[in-house]
Amino acid sequence: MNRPESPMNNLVSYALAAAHRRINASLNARLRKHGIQIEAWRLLEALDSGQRFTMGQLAEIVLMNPPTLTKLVDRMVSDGLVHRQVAQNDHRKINVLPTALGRKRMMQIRREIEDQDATILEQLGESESQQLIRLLQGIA
Amino acid sequence: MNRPESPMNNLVSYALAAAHRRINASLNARLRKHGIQIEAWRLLEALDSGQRFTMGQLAEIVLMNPPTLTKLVDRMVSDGLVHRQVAQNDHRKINVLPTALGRKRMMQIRREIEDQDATILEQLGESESQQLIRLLQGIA
DNA sequence: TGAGTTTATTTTCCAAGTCAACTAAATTCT
DNA sequence: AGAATTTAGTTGACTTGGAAAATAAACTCA
Repeated sequence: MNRPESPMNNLVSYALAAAHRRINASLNARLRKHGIQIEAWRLLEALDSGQRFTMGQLAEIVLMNPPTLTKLVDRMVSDGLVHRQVAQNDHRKINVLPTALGRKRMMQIRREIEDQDATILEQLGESESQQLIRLLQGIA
Repeated sequence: MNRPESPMNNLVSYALAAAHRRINASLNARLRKHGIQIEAWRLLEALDSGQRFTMGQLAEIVLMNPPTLTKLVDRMVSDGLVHRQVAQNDHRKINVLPTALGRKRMMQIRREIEDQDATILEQLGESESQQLIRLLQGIA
């Protein structure tokens, strides 16, 4: 099973895409049994702080474009995980709030994510993982 | 313009997704004017070595699932960038070969990609970029 | 040999993403 | 004030992506 050698292995952008693809695939596999998307989990996780977020802020946090987020929230509303609320001070803004079910679901899934991350952590080692995060944040 | 703080910033998976999103967006913007997808460029770049690759190998290299690659190659065939050829020894396998136009297009785009990568390189520094690539390859 | 299995790629059908246009509220400017 | 502009979010038409099933060639082995 020798992986085909490619001439792009020394591009940061390619290494990043490859790593992202791999961990996303395994994350997706884990979340499939919960019937939820990674982005939906990120959204619930963000809301868990109790802070109020607008659609725009959430789009940044969950790493989606606004139109895509609108559709995700639509789905989550019909699944009973969150609901929308027009912001009191600025009626253009919409706050998204978690339901009890949404919070419950988030707690279940959080374990899965932490497991996944623990796997990377032990594969890479504690300090190298920290290093990696630091470098990645230097890009983003 | 203070970015909203999220509770996921210490997850490798999140840092990776965020960094990937950012560099992909800027890469896409650059490639838009060439009217081509990142994956299409990767495919052309891989073929440039002169090596013969099957659909399966290419799927791995360009980081796509096989059904998605099939569709990409369909599009690239109708754009006159590549063509398919049944492998002589194993008739299940399909080799993808670049056309003259495909090679020409690849050369034009390569500059764009190298520019992009140079930007990251100077933002992060030479040795840290190397470090980053090494860590990312440790995951993928 | 030939039935059964594995491997490579494609097809189908559906879910999710994108771009550009749109609505509506807030802000700016004269 | 009120016309013009900016900002927030959504909609709609279209493209791309994904999982599972289908096709078809090669391999296995009794």
